[in-house]
Amino acid sequence: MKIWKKLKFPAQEFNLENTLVNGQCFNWRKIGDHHYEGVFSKYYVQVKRDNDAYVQYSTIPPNENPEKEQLFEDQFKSYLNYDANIPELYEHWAQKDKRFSQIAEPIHGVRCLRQDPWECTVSFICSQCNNIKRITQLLETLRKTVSQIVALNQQSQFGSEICEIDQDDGTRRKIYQFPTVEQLQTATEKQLRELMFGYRAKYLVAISKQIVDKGGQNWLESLRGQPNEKIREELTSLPGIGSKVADCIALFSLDCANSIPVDTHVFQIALKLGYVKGLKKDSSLNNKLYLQIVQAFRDKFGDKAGWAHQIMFAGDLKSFQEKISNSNSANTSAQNSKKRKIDEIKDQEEEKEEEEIKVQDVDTKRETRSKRRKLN
DNA sequence: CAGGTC
DNA sequence: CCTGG
Repeated sequence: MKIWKKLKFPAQEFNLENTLVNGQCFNWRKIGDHHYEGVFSKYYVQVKRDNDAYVQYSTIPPNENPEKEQLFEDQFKSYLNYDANIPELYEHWAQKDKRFSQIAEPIHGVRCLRQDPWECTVSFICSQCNNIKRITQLLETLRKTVSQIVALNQQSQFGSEICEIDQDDGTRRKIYQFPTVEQLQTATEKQLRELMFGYRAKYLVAISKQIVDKGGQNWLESLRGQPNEKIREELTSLPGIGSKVADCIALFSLDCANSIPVDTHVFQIALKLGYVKGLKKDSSLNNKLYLQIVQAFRDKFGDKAGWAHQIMFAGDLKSFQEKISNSNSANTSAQNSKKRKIDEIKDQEEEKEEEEIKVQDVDTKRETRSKRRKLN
């Protein structure tokens, strides 16, 4: 029998879908309408919303006394950056950039999470050339297997198993905590490769060792509050972490609300919105350009530019997914699904001429290369 | 060729 | 470079 706890949280402040599965974390899965499950800290958690004013959550194991319950609630609130006033920030950003409001309007309540830095690090190393579904699957397998390895090494039956839950098909599924730095270190590259981590396996093994040597979890957490540049330097010195992954870790787990992870996707958004100009046709995302885009977002949105950026990212992702699920006919879906929210905004607007030319230029190249929808 | 790194 | 769509 589940015990549901209420947490005051207006829908405009926190949208489950837009926050939990928008690509900033990979530990939540949708299990129903407005209903998600995930592994958080030492708990298996379900969160749902059936009311505009609050969300409800339930944990396994349950918290057996009010003190523990309060502790969990505080921890969960911290994870959700509970004190941040998201609607107010939306309004602020909308004023900074008129296109922001158009892009963000359909996706209210996106919150940037304050994740565990270690889990975040592993997650984004796995994210390289990968998609949300597979990353989520990979991390689930990681929790399970490392737990089993740990159990074997300790000659114990359990490892870091949390519980076992019933599934729809009648079978039971075990849930495991995310491995600690020390625990992951006990896995070999070979073992991880067998789990289909591919070339990311060697990064994980190497980075576990290096972080343990630096002081493990405590060292990672000690980065919080340090200057953005310092954090970036420390992280990129580790194997498997470049600019993009470092900025993800900084933004999603180390309190750097103005870090901007620029992946190829954000790169495209920046081109569309004219944040970078004067590029050659075949410009790739090199380091200089990366920094240029980061600066453009910061100039535009200010000290929490990273949060604003994540909303744009989520919005684009969402329309992308909707386009796919809405298209029944296979022959048109491949073309239409690629036409994202940002494109629509562009279509509606009268762009400045100089901007139009550049954007169009990039478009032409891209469309031709990947055989997309016809140009208007 | 992909939500990147060496 | 791993693996998958």
